[in-house]
Amino acid sequence: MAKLKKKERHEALLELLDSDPFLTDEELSERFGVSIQTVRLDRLSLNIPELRERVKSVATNNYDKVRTLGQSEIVGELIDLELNKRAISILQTDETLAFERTKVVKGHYIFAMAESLAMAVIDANVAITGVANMKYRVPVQSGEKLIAKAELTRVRGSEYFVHVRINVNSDQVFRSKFIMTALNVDSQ
Amino acid sequence: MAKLKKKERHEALLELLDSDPFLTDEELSERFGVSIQTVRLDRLSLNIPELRERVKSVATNNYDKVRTLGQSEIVGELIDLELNKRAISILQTDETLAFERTKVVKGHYIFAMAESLAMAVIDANVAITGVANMKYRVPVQSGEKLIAKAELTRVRGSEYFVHVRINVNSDQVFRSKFIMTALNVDSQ
DNA sequence: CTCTGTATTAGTAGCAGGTGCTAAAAATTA
DNA sequence: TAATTTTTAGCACCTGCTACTAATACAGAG
Repeated sequence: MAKLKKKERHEALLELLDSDPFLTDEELSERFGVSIQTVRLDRLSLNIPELRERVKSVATNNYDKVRTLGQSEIVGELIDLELNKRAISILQTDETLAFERTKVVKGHYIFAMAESLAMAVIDANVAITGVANMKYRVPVQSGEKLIAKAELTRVRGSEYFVHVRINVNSDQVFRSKFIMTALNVDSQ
Repeated sequence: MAKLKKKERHEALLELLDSDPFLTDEELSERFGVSIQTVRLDRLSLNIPELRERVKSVATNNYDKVRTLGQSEIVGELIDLELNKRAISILQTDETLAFERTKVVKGHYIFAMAESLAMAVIDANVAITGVANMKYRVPVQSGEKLIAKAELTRVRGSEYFVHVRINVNSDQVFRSKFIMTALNVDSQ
């Protein structure tokens, strides 16, 4: 690989660190065939923080994100709950939840919001989803605030029928019907 | 706060770092009213790595996770694709995808796998989900390997009908029907 | 070809947040 | 009181830097 000019190197540097923020100055200097000092000057002029700061920022950014869609049991913010009757949650969408090109929020985030709210409304230790039917009426754009309302409509034995509707402002963008099955606490 | 015994401090330390892994030894020593050395001995005996390693692990863990369920367009690994005909993907589940108590894999991961495969099979620049019907037949346990097969069954104008079935070994655990709508490239 | 300015490299001191070690002091228990 | 455990102290060293100074390479203008 021929040696890059400064400007090209700067662009390549930005790209490289975007795809892998965990590279030290030393590794970068080897990749570009320049000295460590050059890498540091480059970072300085491009306002790229040092490795540890980069790692930290990846960690803290995702820490928040994972708390909403990985570890927490509810996607969105639960703002009202009457067990075995109804529940309401809110989810502020942003570009991290959407497709890059279209800015349309990915369907599984909306599904996750609806499903987790359906679970929350059920007064049982553990519930699993049995059947779900849903219709996406309008694509949700990144930035729109989703309001989900769940309603328990029927109980048949250990089966719970829940309707979830999701609105943006007063427009319904999604509606769904779940049949959840309550499990015993120590199910295998 | 009365001074804690060693054992209590160990438990408190684990808890504290679990809720906030970004604390330095110095901050920890202040919180517990002991010396830095004590904190280090504690970490040593509890096999807790240093701050930087903790931050790094939070960063890399979430980096991967976000790549599977945030940024990438496909949940699971696409192993076969015949556009407008069929597609197959595989997803190795683990405890990060499951409820803590029951080890049952959360429904929206399965949904995400199915939906993204349904999208992949369609030969269009952009597709959005219109209607989805699904049935979870058997709860998926953490650790099981999911195999999803999508099949395009019908096209009506810009609407695509896709069936997705997900198996563990040869047992069907989930099946679904999607109606996706293809959009123009530069849809608003 | 020399001059000039930009780009690059070299080297030094210092910092944060540690590891790994030894040794002494304090607290606890027998 | 003696023995043992727990805690504290101090030192040398490490990585991946920052901030700074100084020297060198190179490319284009005149």
